[in-house]
Amino acid sequence: MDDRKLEVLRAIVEDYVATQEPVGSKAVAQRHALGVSAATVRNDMAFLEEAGYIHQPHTSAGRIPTDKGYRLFVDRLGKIKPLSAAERRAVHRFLAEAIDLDDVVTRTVRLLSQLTHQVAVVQYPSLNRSSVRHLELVSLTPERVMLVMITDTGRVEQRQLELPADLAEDDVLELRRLINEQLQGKPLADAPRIIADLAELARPELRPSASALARVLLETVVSRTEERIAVAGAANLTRHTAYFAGSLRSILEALEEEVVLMQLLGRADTGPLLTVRIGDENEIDDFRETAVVTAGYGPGAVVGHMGVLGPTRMDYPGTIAAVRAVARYVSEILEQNR
Amino acid sequence: MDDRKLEVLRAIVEDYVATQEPVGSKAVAQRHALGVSAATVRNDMAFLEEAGYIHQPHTSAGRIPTDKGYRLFVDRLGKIKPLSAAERRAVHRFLAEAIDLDDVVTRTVRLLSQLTHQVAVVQYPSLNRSSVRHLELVSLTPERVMLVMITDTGRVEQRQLELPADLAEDDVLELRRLINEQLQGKPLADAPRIIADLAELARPELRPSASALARVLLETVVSRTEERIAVAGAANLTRHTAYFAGSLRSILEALEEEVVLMQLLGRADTGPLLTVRIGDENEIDDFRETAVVTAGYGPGAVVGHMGVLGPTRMDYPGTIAAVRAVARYVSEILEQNR
DNA sequence: TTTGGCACTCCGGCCTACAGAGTGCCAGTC
DNA sequence: GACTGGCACTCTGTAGGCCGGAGTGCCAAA
Repeated sequence: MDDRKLEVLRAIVEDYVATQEPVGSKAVAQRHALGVSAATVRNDMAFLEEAGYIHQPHTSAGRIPTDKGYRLFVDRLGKIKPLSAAERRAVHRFLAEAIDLDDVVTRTVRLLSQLTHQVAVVQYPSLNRSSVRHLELVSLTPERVMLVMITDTGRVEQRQLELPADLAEDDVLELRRLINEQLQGKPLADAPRIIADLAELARPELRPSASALARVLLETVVSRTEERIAVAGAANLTRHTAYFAGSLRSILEALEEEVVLMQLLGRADTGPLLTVRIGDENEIDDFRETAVVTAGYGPGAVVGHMGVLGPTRMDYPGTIAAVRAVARYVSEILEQNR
Repeated sequence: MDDRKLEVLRAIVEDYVATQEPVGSKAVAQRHALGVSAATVRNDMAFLEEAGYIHQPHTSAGRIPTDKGYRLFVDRLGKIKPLSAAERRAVHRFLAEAIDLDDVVTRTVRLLSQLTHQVAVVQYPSLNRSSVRHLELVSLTPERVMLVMITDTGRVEQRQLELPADLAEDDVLELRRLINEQLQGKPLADAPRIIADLAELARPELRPSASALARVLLETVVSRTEERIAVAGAANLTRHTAYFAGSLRSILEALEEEVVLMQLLGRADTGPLLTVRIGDENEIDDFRETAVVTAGYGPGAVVGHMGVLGPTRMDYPGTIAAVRAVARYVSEILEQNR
């Protein structure tokens, strides 16, 4: 496949993304200075179609890139389109104003959707990949305590529990010391193992309370593993009404289902690298016409993923640049707050 | 206006809601046993149209209720349609399984959208109307602490702050005691006043730290007053595509804006009563074709609102019953956890 | 290998015709 | 006086038919 054919493909992708209409040979020959006539472009198009990169909705229409065509474009043709200095400053400032983790996530997801004009999705730092910074026990009444867990990413989980026996203030402090000694700094992935042995380490009188505590702790760590996800910019779906018309409903539904979103965001532990999944590559029926751009983020290690989804005919260079930039800034911020 | 005319209006509303198509005199005469002919119904319709309760999209079409027509229907004609025993049991069970406040809200909003097949909106218990159950200080490092505030509705807010001076463990405990003494049990509405005087009550050495703490506390109480709101069932908007076609976009946008949602949910402190706002009554342009059914909820006093929104042509009796039932159950649950 | 030319195909917009639904009104009936 | 059957009228939505335009594929020539 020679260079000019690639140029023709790029021209088709760019024009199609810009106009949303099939692009013909004449348009390509004119607007992109390829130095050849429309007839030549037609020959190249015939080749590209034969090879599966573009396709013709009907006999007398222009061409549209296929998933395979977009894939080639993303892999080999997309010139990176970095954010403008102003945009970068705005991102930085907006994120720096966040007052806690929730706020970071909320701001991130809004930012992404505004920068890209697409639907943005951000996974809260996963408990699985975080570790315990601190555990706190607060007695509310003699037989009732609140357990607060803070992770190194700033995520806070709290649960209340009834204790089997009334506890004195000192007992609470002792339990607090115990669980912190055992769990502080440990990755949550290791927590279940540690928690299992927790009760035995307590004084005999405290054992019943300690195991009640252990049970709740385990629930918090395990059953709460369901990931939290923030979504913004759903309204942007209506921009591309022509393409989503049929699936708008099911996409909106999917956006409220954590399972589906997690699958989109990064089932495989892809690391901090940026991933683009186009159309059928998403293996989910309702997303056959959808492209997803995701990146991992986190302080050092990846603790979660964020991304953007939109029609396959999206501005890949711009979207990729935005997702990458935001993921980096968020990682930096988490690093600072560590 | 005689009874039969009201019956005709009811028939029009019910049929229109069911079929989404303008309803003609013949259909009314046949399906609803009014004991009169279509011609008579036509006369009544002419009257109802004259009076502004129904309207005709074009000369040779059936009639459609106006906002005023729906209003009359809701106020005087809607027979209450209570949830089935099975539904009530399901609601109860589903909500009873909630493990904390966040979970209650999440489950509530899902429940509402599923019961009504509309978009559901639930406001988290408002900080303004809650009171302080407990304040906790957790030292993370010598110069850094985490402040956790728990309200009587179970809402938990947490913030981290840097202290102007290193604090010993005892100092932290003293500050903790101080803020709890002052604030425990107090309504958050009174908090700013109390917080203002907080620093002066501390030992002189602790004053700088106490005022740093007071500042953050104030921020948490005041600036965090922005309400949190959960939304579910946006996909249901696409059911009514015909009517929302134009405004779908702006409604989706509105659903991500707290300000607009709060306005819809209950600007006036309507108390626990159920409110229905139809079309123009919402005073927001994009909601000209939208009806909103809301109710307050809370343990005893109202701490927040929940509701459902959909096209004005919605099943009012069913929706009203669902919103009322769910609001009651949620209030009960908050009461129990108090 | 590229190009200009040409015949061909197909879509989309536009118009017309027509069936169907619903009305308003009127004259007649109870 | 209220109700009813009948009828003429109006308007929509759809189906069919008819271009114009855009774009192609192919061929012969440069």
